[in-house]
Amino acid sequence: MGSPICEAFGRNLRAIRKSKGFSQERLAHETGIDRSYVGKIERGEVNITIEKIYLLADHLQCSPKDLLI
Amino acid sequence: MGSPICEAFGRNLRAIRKSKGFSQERLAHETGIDRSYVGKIERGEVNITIEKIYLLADHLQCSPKDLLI
DNA sequence: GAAAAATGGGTAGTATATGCCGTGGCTCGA
DNA sequence: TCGAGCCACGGCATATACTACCCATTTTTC
Repeated sequence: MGSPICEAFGRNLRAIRKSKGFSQERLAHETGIDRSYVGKIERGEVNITIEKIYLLADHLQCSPKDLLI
Repeated sequence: MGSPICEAFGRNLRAIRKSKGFSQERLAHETGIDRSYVGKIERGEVNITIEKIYLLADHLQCSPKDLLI
């Protein structure tokens, strides 16, 4: 389910991921999330759960708060 | 699906809700979330989605970041 | 300008988030 | 005692988050 909130989260995630020099594939592999699902998250196509937010933040070495708006 | 993350979120939500003088039922009614589901969130029994986080924060007049750890 | 890397985007199945109904246990004031 | 407000907790139905694949397209690199 897409929404402006999910899209904003996705843009944020993508920006932080790139700033850390990660590819979607590497982030996916390290978090154990499927690569195409990471893509869907970044495009704001899915309504991610809080545990995924923490999981992504953890591997991006940032605070979960940084991924929110 | 419970987890330490969900439990921490729930404790945080409950503290903020109470500090604003809201009952679970009132928060549930205003957000459109089911009252029993609000209880489950606060008890950390469910893995909430990002849209619900924003919805709750919105009606509690706080930042979504405030609900995270 | 071709190979490789990165991403977009689809699909089928499974797990689970969410909604809706209820029961019961408190506390407090009428 | 009785009702009202507040909450814990459970069962079930449905919507949807998530997984695990797949192939096509873009972007990067040489």
